[in-house]
Amino acid sequence: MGFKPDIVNLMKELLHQHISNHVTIPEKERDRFCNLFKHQLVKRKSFLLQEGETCKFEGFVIKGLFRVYHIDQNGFENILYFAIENWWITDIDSFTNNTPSQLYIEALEDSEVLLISKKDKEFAYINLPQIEKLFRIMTQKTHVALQRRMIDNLSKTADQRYLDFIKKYPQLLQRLTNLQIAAYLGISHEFLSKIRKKIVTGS
Amino acid sequence: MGFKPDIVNLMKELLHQHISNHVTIPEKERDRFCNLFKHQLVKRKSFLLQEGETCKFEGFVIKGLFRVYHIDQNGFENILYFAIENWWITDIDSFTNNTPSQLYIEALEDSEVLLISKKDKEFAYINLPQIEKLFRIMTQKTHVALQRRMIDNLSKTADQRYLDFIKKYPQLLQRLTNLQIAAYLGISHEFLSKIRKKIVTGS
DNA sequence: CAAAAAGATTGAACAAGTTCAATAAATACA
DNA sequence: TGTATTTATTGAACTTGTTCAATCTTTTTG
Repeated sequence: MGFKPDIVNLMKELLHQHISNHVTIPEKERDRFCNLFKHQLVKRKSFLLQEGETCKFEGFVIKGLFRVYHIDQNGFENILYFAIENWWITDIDSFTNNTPSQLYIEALEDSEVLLISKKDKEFAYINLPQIEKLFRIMTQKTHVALQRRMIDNLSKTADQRYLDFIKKYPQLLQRLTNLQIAAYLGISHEFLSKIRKKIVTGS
Repeated sequence: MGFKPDIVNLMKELLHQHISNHVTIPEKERDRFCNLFKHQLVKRKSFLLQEGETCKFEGFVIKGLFRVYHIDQNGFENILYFAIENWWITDIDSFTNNTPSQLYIEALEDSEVLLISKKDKEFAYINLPQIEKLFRIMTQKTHVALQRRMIDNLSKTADQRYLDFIKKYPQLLQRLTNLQIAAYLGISHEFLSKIRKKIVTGS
């Protein structure tokens, strides 16, 4: 593997911290796991994954912002989630089932990720017992988040979902365009514009 | 604990089989895990969980059919998922975070479940290493299913979602009313009725 | 088996959200 | 810095889906 520049080790600190926040793990095991990751720069508007490819990685965002989206039959973009610093990105469907992805993963800002391959992740599951627990917990968390969103999408109007969004992710709001927010909320950007007007003018 | 009737052991066979289908596990470890479950009959129209309660169990359906749903501000029921034989039921949000549930879990038929308490599940995570893996895999699977449904709900019309549903769950269809299917698809039952008419009469 | 309750269908009026087109504002980038 | 591109706003016409009310059918249960 050769030398690792200090800057990369510094970035892995973020991952160290993240892991220790979720599981109790011997330092050595944690370091072995972290060393399975490769650092990668991802320029704004470039893709980590595109539809039709099989997702071969799981990524941990060190810096920047990604969107994970799907393009439907009408050419409409639907955003499944955004990922910022300290979040994981992958298409879990494609990654676990080795099937072509329906999704695009695109950097919305110049970004940096740590990537682990499927083979190395499987190595970790077999040899590093706490990693199984880490991903059981992380998958639970993302599942809970998606379940909450599903309930909201089934039971709330677009107005309410937008108000919830700006309340829940105020910092993210400033890094996104209204087109992206609309694609996340599942409405047209024109309609979002009208919702915003209604809110400002006070209904 | 006393004697276990043969009938209960027979039911645990279903759980045995389910576990072995997902992980490689020593027989002894699997049996220790299965013995943590209690068998329970659940009559049609009765509840395993109601809104406001904290979900203290995870359940494996042996027989029957459940719906997991949420009642919104307008008193509308939104069904998150159905669970039949060999499926797990819980409110993972309430169960993992020890928070009051937003959900109801109701038997739609006279049903039977095997239930494990939170304490016993934690015991299993600590003492039975393959159980961590089992639930990592199961949570991944349910997450993938929910992700697919989220994409469909964002990108497809109600007509398409209904056609997908009857194609994907033909056997479930016969055990559900159209009210329940509508509550799963996120539409009114009147509108579902109109969709069905349109399909029969051929647009 | 009969009565009651729940489920299904239909139509008319309405509300939520889309589409298209035009214009203005902000941002990217050569 | 200026030009091209992307983003945001607005209105009018349209589509999708809701609501309410009435009627009919099926299922449940005493």
